[in-house]
Amino acid sequence: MTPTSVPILIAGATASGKSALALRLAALTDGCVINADAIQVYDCWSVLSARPDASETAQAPHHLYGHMGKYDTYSTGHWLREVATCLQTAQDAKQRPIIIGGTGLYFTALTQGLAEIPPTPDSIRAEGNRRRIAQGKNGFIDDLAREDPETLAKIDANNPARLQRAWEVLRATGTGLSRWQANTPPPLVDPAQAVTLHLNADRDWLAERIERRFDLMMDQGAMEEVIAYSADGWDPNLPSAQAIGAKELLQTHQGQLDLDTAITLAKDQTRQFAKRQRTWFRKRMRDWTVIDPEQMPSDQQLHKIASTFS
RNA sequence: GCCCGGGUAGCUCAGGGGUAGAGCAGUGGAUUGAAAAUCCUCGUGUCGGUGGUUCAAUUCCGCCCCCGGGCA
Repeated sequence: MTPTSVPILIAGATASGKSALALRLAALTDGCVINADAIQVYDCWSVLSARPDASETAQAPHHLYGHMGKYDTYSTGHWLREVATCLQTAQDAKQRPIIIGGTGLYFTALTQGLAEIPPTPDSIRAEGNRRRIAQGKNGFIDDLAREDPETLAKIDANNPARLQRAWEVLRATGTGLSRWQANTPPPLVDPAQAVTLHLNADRDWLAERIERRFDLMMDQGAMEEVIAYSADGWDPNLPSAQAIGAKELLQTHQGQLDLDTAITLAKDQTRQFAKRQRTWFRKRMRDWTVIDPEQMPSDQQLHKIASTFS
């Protein structure tokens, strides 16, 4: 493996300063930036997802940003397949791949592998949604207890999302989720053969940044973005509709919620999201090199970090 | 000045003679294809102050302070 092909992975909570770090590393290593954030893939969310803007994307090649439409359903598997292509593209162009984002599941899939399960057809997803709404958890539990107790025993029976996923896999493939997962292929990126960085921000420092950043988003037209997004309707089930703040700002636009409350709710949710991210990274990325965003490394230090394996 | 209603966890409030409990916030955690999703755990705080009644007061009574609302 040549040094330029050793990927750099940067995991960090929202608003921790990842993008700036990625750009510096890209400049230092002649790299390209690959997105590992589930919401930044959507073209409709430029402001609200804090996606790199034109001046930033001009500084280095960027991949997997804003390339999905409002109605597209994206997934971890989808992302992983796209990353494989990006890594190849980077290698061909002799660019250092810098994979950066806040979606813990994506990084885990990348570095620990993901079972190769066929995508869930839309019809089955729709049936799953209907079943969840009509019968709640029990609709799934009953079927799984009968047809796939092995998986049921392994998942959180309190969690409708987990139950629905297991149910859908069984319906779509005829094989239980746990069977598929037992057959997980090796990861696309071996973390021992990559530079793995964890941008770990202090809680209060980050909370303040989240606060300021959401105010900035409002100045930059977050409300207009939400209005444009919902012009042809609002479907809360769409993955693109999960962007934090979208629902609240839409309610304000519709006169159902005052603006201050909407902004406060969005900030609260962002902070809660950051907490979940912190938990994921803290627990699952123990071996990664921790960087404190309040004490960003110098270019010299970054250069050194980029040229070592973690 | 008088009358009424309040002052209990960071916030909103419930309760009630044997030192108290919910929601939200916060915390810790789970999470192999919707993951910015979804789910689980964790509740001691001068019960506004002060005097009294009582074996025992945050709970009852008096006075005082503060916040609403009303009448002057």
